[in-house]
Amino acid sequence: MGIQGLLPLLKPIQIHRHLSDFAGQTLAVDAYVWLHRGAYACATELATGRPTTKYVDFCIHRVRLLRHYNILPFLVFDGGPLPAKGGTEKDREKKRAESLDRANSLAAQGKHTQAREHYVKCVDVTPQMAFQVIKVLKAESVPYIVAPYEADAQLAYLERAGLVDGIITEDSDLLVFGCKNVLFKLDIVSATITSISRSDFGSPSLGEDSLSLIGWSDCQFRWMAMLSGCDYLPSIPGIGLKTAWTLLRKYKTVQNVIRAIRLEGKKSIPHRYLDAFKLAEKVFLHQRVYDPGLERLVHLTDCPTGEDLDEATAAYVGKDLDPSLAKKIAEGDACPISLLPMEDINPSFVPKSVRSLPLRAQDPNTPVNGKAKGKEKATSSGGLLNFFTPLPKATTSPKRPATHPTSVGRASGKRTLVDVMDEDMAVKKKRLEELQRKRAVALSSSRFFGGGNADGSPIAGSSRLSPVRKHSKENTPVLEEVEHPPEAEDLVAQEDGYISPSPSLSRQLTPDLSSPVRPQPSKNPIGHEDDGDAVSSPVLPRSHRTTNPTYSIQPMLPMDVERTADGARILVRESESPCRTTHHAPSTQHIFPTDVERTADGARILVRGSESPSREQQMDEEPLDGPDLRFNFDDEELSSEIGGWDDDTQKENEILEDTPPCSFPRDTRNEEDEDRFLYNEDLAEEAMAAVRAKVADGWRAKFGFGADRGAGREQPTSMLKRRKTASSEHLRRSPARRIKPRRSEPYPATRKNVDVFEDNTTSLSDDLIEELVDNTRGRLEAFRYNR
DNA sequence: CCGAAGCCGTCCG
DNA sequence: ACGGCTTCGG
Ligand SMILES: [Mn+2]
Repeated sequence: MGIQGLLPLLKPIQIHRHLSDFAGQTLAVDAYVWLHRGAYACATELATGRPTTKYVDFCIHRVRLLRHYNILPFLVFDGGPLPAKGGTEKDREKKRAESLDRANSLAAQGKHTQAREHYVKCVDVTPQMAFQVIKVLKAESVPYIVAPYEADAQLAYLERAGLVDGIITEDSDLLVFGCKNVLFKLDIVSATITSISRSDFGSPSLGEDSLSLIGWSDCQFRWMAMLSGCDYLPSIPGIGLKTAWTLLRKYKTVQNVIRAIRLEGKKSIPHRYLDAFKLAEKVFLHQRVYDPGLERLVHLTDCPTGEDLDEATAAYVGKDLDPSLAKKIAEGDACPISLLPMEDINPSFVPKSVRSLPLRAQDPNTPVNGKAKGKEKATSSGGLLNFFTPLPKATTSPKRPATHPTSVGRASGKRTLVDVMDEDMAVKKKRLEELQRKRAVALSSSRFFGGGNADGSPIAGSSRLSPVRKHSKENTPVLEEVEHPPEAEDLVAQEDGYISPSPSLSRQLTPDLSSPVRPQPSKNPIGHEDDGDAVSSPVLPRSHRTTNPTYSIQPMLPMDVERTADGARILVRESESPCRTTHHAPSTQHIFPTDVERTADGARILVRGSESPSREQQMDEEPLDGPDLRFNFDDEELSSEIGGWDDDTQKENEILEDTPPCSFPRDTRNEEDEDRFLYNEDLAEEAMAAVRAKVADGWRAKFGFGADRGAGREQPTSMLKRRKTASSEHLRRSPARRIKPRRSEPYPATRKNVDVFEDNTTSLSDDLIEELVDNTRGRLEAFRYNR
């Protein structure tokens, strides 16, 4: 469920994009929605226990559509129940049973249509159903993970770890979990999706004075969302997003907001709300997730003081599981609910890949028929690496003829992306290997491998072991009360804290970082993190970058390993922002403005790096990624207010103190610096002004106030001329066709257009998809703009 | 203006 | 189940 009203609120920064814009990327998929909708298609069968694989087809279909666009899907399934979620399970079970009875009796009377209405109400997506899909994913070498608990946290973790470039979901919670690139509303007919990027949160289009998130840290954003009501918390009647925004802006901390509401006396706040809030926040921050490299569970964000969670809290964010069990669950071999071996509810369904995946299919070195895959699996030690292995391709030849399999390419011209994809996969594979290596080290406690770049570090597994994290103020979770909050800067803001995902993971590609993480200490007094990137990182699809030859290797190179005093932890961080790595030389530590601009679409100009006179330079150059929105344009009012975000919190609790909320591989040293900075009250005003100006320019460029946006990609809806933009986009893609959107015109899924699995399940053929794509491309116009 | 409650469609052919 | 959309009440 997510946060009520959050998506509508963020409409101004939604960007409608065509799937081809994501070519070359790996996108994590919140598979729950697909399973649920797929189950809708066969509710009767499921409810009555008749075997069916329609829901599998539904999912696979989408998997193939993504693959058609050279997107590698990485499916993530929900796992076990989290105590944090209301224990409404029983109620639900009851309702389902009632619906079933009703449905059955209607069916007995021959009223099948009516019966279906009720069958639909008892559909429940189970891990065993997910397993049916997993069987196909394995056969087609599509990566997946069954989350130990909520898919949300697992998805966030994968993105932070740099294993995926974005997340496809319908759940607005992902934004609260701190994800950077979230994609909603996949429309398979028009092959489009709605993108919301954390980096756009600083856009002025959200409301110049009304709901602006400029300067808001992830932490503040999370508080706003939580105050308005979330799954893990009883809500305060009468407080929605807008009110939460207003109150938070005024009172800065959750406890102050609560106090104010109480004083006002109009609304009733649940008892112990603040405690509940703190606990709920921990679920967003520290929920347990599976680390595919370490092959065990870790917290989404390390807990501040190492293992500070008391038993109750630990259970609240998901109990730890034995690594061997965790691995079985993650790979689908054990049921995340019963913890017993996975039961195959439909053993006769044995998917075989009729044809190999597009990406690998034509590779000369790869056998075209799925057989090879089976082998691969058998031999490999299991695990996700298999999925990233595909490229037997000869070295990295950049220009591989795109021989794509079947139809994929014909006419479309996109094939050259195959190379990219391969490279991208190679990068991810490397990343995973790196993780696994670390794991090996950790396990053996050996000290490492050293060499190469990755350098070895003694890894030890997790950073979580390290006792102290510095900094962090950021995310600090919630707050204890402090009487007089210091106004000045906020530490908090800084970041949001996330710490590096797992200690061991490096997130390389993740772009972002917005803010918080930038390697450099940002100096923003205001501190916020996230936004910082807003402008700067306009999310470029990796694909666009891929063509750059340097790309493949780069990502892995620049990593700084840091060791804590106890030597146990390593933080790996990249020197540059992942996003643009491609453009820079690997070793480059500083990013300059010039780079930014060369995105494939040329349209965007990112201001990143612009040298802002001030701050950055002063600091020593740490290059900022982009215009740092933290200083935004704006409103002093806002700035000042926000600037004061709770510092209080931190000081009180040690735990809080260490919580580092930063998401990226953060360098501890930098963190310290950052802190110092934050404390430093003097920000050069001028510097701020200069930065603001830059940011403004950046936005102008990005949203095209007046400028020519060139190839214009879709613009955030609220920006002017959205409609026009859409039109031009449409024209650009398919000048000749202008098809009115007609939802009711499904593509012809005739038998002959469908692939038939050996077990008779079907799937759309690539040819059909191709056709479908061509026929629907013109429908971009159909996007429903909010109007 | 804001939030809450209620209704609708979801898939498929 | 869940978001989107509409309507209703403060
Ligand atoms: Mn959720």
